Amino acid sequence: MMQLDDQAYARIAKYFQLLAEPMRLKILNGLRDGEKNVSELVALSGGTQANVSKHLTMLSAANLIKREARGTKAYYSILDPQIFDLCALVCGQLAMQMSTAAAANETFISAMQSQAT
Amino acid sequence: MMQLDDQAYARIAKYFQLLAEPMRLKILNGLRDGEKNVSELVALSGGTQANVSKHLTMLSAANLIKREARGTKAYYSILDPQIFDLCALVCGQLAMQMSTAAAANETFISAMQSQAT
DNA sequence: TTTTTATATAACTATATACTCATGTAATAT
DNA sequence: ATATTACATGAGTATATAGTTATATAAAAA
Repeated sequence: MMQLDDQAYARIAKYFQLLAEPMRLKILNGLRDGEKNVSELVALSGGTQANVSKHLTMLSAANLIKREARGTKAYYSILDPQIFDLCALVCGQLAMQMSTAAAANETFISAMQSQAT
Repeated sequence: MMQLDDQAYARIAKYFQLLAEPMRLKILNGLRDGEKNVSELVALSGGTQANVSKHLTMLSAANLIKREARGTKAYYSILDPQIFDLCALVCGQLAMQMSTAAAANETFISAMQSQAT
């Protein structure tokens, strides 16, 4: 088992924390196919301008995305596409959990039906 | 770009949230090489019994780990080893960021030195 | 049965953080 | 110069959550 010091755990936790927010995941997913400016992300996410802007500032400060100002607009883009690998892993895991649950549910339903008169 | 509904984002965020806590990461890492009981995890993590127990209950409720009571002890073990893939990805990413920062720092230092009289 | 050991949990506190509203700032347009 | 557009940010609020302390529960030992 790898030994990590407390600071390492704190860093890793902070990173996961960034991904532990629905609006931020939505924004990151919105940037999947290329850069977008704030207005576009606001429209896409359904959030308020202030809130989206804050999340973008957070993600940018953590170097998950980068900011490029052009004119009055600010374009954001993904810096580390591996984020999507993380999300894919989680999605896969959740899908498996759900299908397991679904299977269990079907078993349950079958059992109930076989008991029905 | 894959379209996800709000519930999907919420689920994924919840999953990441579980990994967004240093003590829980420590506990999970402690379980990497096999099951451990609560006392062992308390000793290993340096946390209090109550706190470790709470985190274990959380992780267990989310099906990241499973609980098996034997005698007066409760043994916990990893249900989904893919968690470690997630952590490895994040560790890799952070390591890269740090080495980039280190490189930038060295560049900075060199620049400073070359300016020094 | 009583005590001890191992774990879980309830009540509480402190802190972090997501959100809103209002305002600041900076580039462009008129 | 002034107005407009696009974005960032400060203040304030509400909620979530990590942690502590004290207590409950349940199995094993005495």
